[in-house]
Amino acid sequence: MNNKESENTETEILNAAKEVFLQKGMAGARMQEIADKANINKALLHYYYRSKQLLFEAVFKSAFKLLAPQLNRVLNDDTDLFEKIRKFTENYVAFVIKHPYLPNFVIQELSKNPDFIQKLRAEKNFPTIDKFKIQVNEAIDKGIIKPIEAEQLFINIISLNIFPFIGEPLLMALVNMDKESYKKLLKKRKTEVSEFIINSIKI
Amino acid sequence: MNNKESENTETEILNAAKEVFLQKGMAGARMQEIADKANINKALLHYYYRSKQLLFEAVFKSAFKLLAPQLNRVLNDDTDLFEKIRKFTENYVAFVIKHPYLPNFVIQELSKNPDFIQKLRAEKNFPTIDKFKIQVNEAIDKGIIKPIEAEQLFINIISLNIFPFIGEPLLMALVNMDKESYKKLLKKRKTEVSEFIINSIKI
DNA sequence: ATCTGATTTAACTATTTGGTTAACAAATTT
DNA sequence: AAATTTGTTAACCAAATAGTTAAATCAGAT
Repeated sequence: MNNKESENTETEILNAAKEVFLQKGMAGARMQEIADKANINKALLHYYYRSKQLLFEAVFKSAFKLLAPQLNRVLNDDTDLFEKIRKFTENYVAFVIKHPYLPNFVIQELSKNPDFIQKLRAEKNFPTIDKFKIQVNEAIDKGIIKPIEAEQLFINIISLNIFPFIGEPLLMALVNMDKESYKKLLKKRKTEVSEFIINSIKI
Repeated sequence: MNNKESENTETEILNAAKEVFLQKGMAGARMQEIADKANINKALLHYYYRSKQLLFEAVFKSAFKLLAPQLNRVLNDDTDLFEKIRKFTENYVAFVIKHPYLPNFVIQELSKNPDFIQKLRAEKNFPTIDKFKIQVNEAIDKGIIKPIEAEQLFINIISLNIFPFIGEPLLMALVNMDKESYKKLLKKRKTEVSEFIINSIKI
């Protein structure tokens, strides 16, 4: 058996599955569509991944593996707090342009199946807030930033960065912009968001 | 035919449909489950609402009608900018506690079917940003707040308020909190978020 | 060359699911 | 009260869909 080819089929399936699951979610995805996209027979899906559920879990874990380093960039990185916020914000836009459906997919499926987070927690590199917490408290002690709970600050950073993408269709309509203008607005946020945050916390 | 009873059945169906659609989305919802929850025969669903699609649209519009006033509270209200941000933030938490799945549902279904927003736009009371824009620009001219695009500020306000609920399962795991602590954290945000925003923009 | 195990396919199955039908019941009109 | 309209149900149908089976093919080992 050609190992390269079989590996190819397996990743071919995973890629096709990613495409379909990320766009349509677990409930909306169809095994036939995944098979078609991978140019294989539907039975092969079940040969490599026993069931829709297992294929979904493989996709989900793989998606989270891409997202985790992004989150770690703000949580577990040693650079200066302000610089970190700037870099994270700048990078996040580029990341979402590359994987437009990914954050929405992860959040959506988690909110339909909250227990699933436990399976992710077990994986290594699951982001934790401990380091960030220390850094924020140090900055407060040094008088660099105003007092704020690290958790609240973290949630603010994440919210300001992720939501404009997840809420795109709604926000686009509310601010009354077409796709192109909205994309421009998002790009501006690369710098605007970090300044907004830093303005708020710096002394 | 008893008009009260038939009205009851119709709203009974709509309520059951809301429950199911909001939790499981269009793709995940089952007509049978809705019928069971409404204590009626599945055929009655089709008697009142011809198809799943039409029932879904009724639910979606009804959901948006609840959300729109919340958004209008920050967009089309005459009170002072800072006061408005404070009131909106405070009210929004209460609103989401009452309708936990609603914002997520609206955003999720819109991102799976972006064209749907057009149907909402036609409805009266669809929120628009015009008034808010004028107010922000006036505040900038008067030297009350730093220069910022009204659209960016609006997106920031909405993001900081909505995302912590939508991303709850993920955020809860990242900040390493149990449900109870996270709920407390969310309640604190009633005041924290508005201060965070105002801190950032005030001169 | 042939055997062996992995890969792939076509055809099939069982179940789920949205939707329909036809008959019955209850209310309203005449 | 007879006729008509509206509301409700049980039984059914057809399409969609996840999953299975059994046979065929392919690559490497013997």
